[in-house]
Amino acid sequence: MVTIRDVAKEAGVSVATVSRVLNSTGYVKEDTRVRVMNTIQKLNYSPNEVARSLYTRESRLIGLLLPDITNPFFPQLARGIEDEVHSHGFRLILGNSDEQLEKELTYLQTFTQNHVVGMITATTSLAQKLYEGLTFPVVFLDRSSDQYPSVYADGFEGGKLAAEEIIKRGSKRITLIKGPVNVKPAQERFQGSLSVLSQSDADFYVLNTNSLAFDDAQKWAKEIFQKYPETDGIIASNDIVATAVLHEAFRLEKSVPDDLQVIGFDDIPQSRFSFPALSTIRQPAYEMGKQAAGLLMKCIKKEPLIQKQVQLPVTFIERNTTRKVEEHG
Amino acid sequence: MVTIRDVAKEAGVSVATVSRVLNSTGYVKEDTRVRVMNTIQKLNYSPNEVARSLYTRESRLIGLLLPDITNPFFPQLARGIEDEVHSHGFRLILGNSDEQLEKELTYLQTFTQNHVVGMITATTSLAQKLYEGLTFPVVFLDRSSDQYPSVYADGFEGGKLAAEEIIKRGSKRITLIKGPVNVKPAQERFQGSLSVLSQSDADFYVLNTNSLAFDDAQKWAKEIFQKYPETDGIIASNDIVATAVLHEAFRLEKSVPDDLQVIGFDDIPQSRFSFPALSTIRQPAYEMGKQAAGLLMKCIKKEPLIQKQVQLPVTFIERNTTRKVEEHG
DNA sequence: TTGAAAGCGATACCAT
DNA sequence: ATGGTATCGCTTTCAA
Repeated sequence: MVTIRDVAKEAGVSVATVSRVLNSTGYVKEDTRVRVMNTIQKLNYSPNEVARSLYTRESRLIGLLLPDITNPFFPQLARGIEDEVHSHGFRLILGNSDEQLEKELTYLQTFTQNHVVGMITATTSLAQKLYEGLTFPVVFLDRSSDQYPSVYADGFEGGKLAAEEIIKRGSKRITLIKGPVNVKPAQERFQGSLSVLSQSDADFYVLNTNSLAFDDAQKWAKEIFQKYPETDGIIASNDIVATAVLHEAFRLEKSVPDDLQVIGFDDIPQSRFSFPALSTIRQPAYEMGKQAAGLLMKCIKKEPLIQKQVQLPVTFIERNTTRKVEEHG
Repeated sequence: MVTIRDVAKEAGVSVATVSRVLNSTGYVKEDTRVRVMNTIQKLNYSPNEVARSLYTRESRLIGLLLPDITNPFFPQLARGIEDEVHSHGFRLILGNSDEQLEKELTYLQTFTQNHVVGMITATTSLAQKLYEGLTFPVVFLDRSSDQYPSVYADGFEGGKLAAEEIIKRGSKRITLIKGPVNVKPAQERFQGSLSVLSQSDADFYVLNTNSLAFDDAQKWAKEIFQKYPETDGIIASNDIVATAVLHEAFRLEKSVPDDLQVIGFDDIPQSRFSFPALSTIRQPAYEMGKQAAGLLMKCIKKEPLIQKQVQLPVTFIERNTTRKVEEHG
């Protein structure tokens, strides 16, 4: 491995000088600068980040803590983050927490031990305290926080939107799937939908669930059509659940969207591939990731944050599980 | 930040002793060991990985280079890798290469500069040379290599399997989608299918394509049904392409699987959610990730590799885009 | 404008 | 069994 010493010797200068040209700090005469640059090239030298990090107490690494990269919502987030931080010269250490406190702790320690300059977490830790002792900035993603900078979509508004759209398109007997009580974004959507439904003249039925997994959702779906067979509109907790509902509807030979409308939440990539293509409330996942990374960049550079909380708008994505709205009544 | 010095002072020993108890090396009297452990607890000390890494020239980080985490095949791989390396105390630096040489280089440099102990790459770099100068072990994933340890699924066998199954289930006029020539796994599958088809009595038509993206695949699908409307079986390059084919088939009101059978490749998670649920050739992505990580662990620990090349079996996943096989002929 | 040298926080060798 | 100290490769005063 070629070190700064080798470069210094070869170029006939001191290591201090090489360091100066590397970091563009202090005074360096132009021709020595050029000479050093040339030997760097010649020796194919690239500075040892670890040594740098030891002295400066900062690496160029950023911690990213996700519940589970395998959940189709998160790769989008991760990619948005990566693109943003990469353009600033930072790299990611990735961890899956599975929403388990223990794993979360493991990664906080890893991040600290490796001198990360900051971290982004999309884990809905119950223990915000964990983050208090940290020596680097933290940005929360996909969840709000008063204390920390955070980026999240407007779940309440999204829930409202789903209810409004399904009503506008003619559903009269609506099923609202509540989603797990401990998943905050799901509850916000639920509350949003509920607020609209309760003020509408539609009948509605609330189904309490405790998971967002496909297999569980298939059971909920069966339950819905048994208990409330006349339902003509279902607002699902997310796109996975919505897809499960669609499957069951097909099995029962319900006609979607004519007899039954379905709206999901998230707009994960595969939702456009479902059949019929799923109408849903879109969270701009990639953009959320980018913005979170952007906030973190500002924290790291100690630039003032114009707003600590960034709430991104959700949008109704009209596909084929909802009917076309009737123009002119 | 509390350092090894603080612990040493507080415990009334030297840093050398603290280091010994940390690493369980050399002799330490039991009671001083206990005393040191206690002060470590008391001061909530955790060793600085960066300093450790500088001296030992090894971190506990592993580089993971993926084409694009946003592609639904890769999160599974990544998760398998993470689970395996995490259990050995290692963490991941994640990079997306987008199959671009420049980004790949960027990450190789990052990995080197950060003293990773090894890396896994699923990028189909044209330049194997890039990896020659590296000071740490490399494992190739989702691609084979003579030189380097590698883990991949048996693409040729998978291709054969797809063709055999679709023929066994009664397709007589088969369309084989070739997939991009520069994507090696896709070509292996293609060759596998081709070898079976060419020896069968089925008619077949080969469609040359240059992408695996959904939007492009929709165009190929249209083309297929125009050029070869009587086709009653389609072997797609992967599940995304298969899904696009399904969509087009629906649009044309073809009955799947009665009039048209479709087989995909990969078994990405959402394939069971398509309608009809997609029959496909499964690559065990999570397992591939785990095995690749396992190989890397062995390289790192300098254990001998029993086999450098691990080829994992593919399996036919029978869902609803293929007909049931007729028993007793 | 440049260089010498003191750290950064660990590990491990060599004494004792 | 324990301690002193050189060392890893870099950054940054302080002097010259």
